[in-house]
Amino acid sequence: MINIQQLSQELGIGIDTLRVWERRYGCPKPQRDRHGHRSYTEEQRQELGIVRKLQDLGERPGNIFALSPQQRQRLLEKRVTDRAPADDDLRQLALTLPIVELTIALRHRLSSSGLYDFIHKTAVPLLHLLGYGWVEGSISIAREHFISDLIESMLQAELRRQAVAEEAPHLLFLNLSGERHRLGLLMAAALFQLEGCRSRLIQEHLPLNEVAPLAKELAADAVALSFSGQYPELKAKKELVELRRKLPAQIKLIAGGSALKNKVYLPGILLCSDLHQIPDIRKHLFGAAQQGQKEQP
Amino acid sequence: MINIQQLSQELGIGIDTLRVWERRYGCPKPQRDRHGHRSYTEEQRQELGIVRKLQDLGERPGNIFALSPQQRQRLLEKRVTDRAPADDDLRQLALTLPIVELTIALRHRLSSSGLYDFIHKTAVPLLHLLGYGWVEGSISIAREHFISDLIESMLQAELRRQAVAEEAPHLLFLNLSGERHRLGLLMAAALFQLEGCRSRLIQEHLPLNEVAPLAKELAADAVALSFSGQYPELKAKKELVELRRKLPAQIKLIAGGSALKNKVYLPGILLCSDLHQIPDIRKHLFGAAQQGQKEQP
DNA sequence: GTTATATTTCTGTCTAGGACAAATAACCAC
DNA sequence: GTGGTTATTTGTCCTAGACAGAAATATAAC
Repeated sequence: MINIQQLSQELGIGIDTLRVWERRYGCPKPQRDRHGHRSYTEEQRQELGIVRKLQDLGERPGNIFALSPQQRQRLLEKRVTDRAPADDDLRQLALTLPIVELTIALRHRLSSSGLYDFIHKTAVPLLHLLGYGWVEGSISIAREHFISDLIESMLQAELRRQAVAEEAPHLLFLNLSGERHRLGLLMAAALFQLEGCRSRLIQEHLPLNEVAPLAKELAADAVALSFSGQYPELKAKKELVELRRKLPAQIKLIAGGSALKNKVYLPGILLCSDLHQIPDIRKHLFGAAQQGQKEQP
Repeated sequence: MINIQQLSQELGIGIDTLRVWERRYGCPKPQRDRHGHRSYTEEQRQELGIVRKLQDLGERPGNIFALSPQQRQRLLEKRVTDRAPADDDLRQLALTLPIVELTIALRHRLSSSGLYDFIHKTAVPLLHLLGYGWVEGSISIAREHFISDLIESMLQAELRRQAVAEEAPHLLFLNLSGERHRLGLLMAAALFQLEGCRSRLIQEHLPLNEVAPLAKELAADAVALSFSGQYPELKAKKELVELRRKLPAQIKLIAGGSALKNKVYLPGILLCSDLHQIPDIRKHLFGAAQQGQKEQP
């Protein structure tokens, strides 16, 4: 039994939105407490979690609520298995392995396969499985958060551990999409650093018009922004164009995130719709300079 | 010119609250755009920033809005200088030093004075100066965020760098106060680790009833929670008592944060109202075991 | 004087239902 | 297919009132 505010926070859906959904689709139909305030059950929370995930995958509310809860569940399972080919090993890791062993297994994977493969073959599919995957109902919130926190801290440690050459290009990574989706940016930063750049990541949310002065003061060679799927596409474009205008020409601008899936062309802005493009982007921007970077013992 | 949502996010004040303040105190009196929507100026943003900070320091809205903007500003300056004795060196660091040099200066302080002194003599007063200190109007948001981000990453690196003995007590640090105030918990974690504990920090927001199972699964020896000043005191107490009930007796419970400033006594719960108490708490909980911990090269 | 309990004031968050811009889909011409 | 219009969907804002829970103050008891 939770109130509307808690529900809103846990799901990342606005309070107004929850109320208007109830009005329009009749769907999150909460009980009322003795003061007439909405009171949601754990079951409703889970149901809305599925709705939220379908929405993230591009489905629209009108269509989602036209389905029954069972249909929604099936649809989500289908979408997830379509996108993240079910590696059974990873599946077991995500869903059932005790977290102490899971920690060890992840560290092992990182050290045996290297950062590049770790990101592409472990972190990305694992997070995908987590984000959309506890449809099966068996993962606790604590487990979900613990695992993403773990991956985040592993990546940050790697980012710090790698030494880069003094004269390497200096990239500034910024997150504009609220607090969520920090991991996408972090992975991009790690991959760029692997390509011989110096990545500097700022987690806190910055107003757009403070970005250009900061980049100048830091003498960055490029600024990289990430827009989550939630971010309205047009807004993202406008902001990018404006930032490009404010930024000196010698500072490059890189944009990524699922909000920019359509391969629109914006002058002077490099789109990175897939982490796999990073090596090419790096070459395109800074030429084929020193690729290998030393690692500290 | 920003809308109410942006203002709410940047200040950490709810939309409803902003509207009700306008209704009651007539104070954030925004212009309206052509649709009748509220539109705030940069100046108003700054003014409300001061209000917010006074509130954090314990002042109540009714009293704050009874003052003129100038009086508010003066009051805040007084409160800040009272609390953080103005170290001119640090002041210059926070307010005027170019951030590149600032980074170097901070790293230098850390390596020369050690983690303990760095936290107590640099990080705490610096953050205080930042959090309440850009009253002087001269610090940009970007600078504020950059510096706290920098300190956070330095502390996290230290946390990871320090090796602790296998058999050291295992502490689990959790943040219940939303996304802000991560730094207080991080500093506590670092200080406990310095006292020979193994600190594990989880940044993401967890529902209270998931805490006990997680602590059990991780075989933690203690759980440490932080409640920010915003957190209602009674709620914090209730939640602590409930958590204590759910947690096995052998897992200790430590609570900190400015929400618990009144030294109430709760059975089975250790209050840590000041970072300086940490060495004592550690001794009290786990005896005077191996104090020194090795550092990795 | 201190501690406990009741009363009052203050403050944030909830409610309803309407409005409407921005985002997206559907359509149509080229 | 590509570009531009129209229709629909969807999230966020609006007003203004209600009221619970927190904090401050007053009152009583030791």
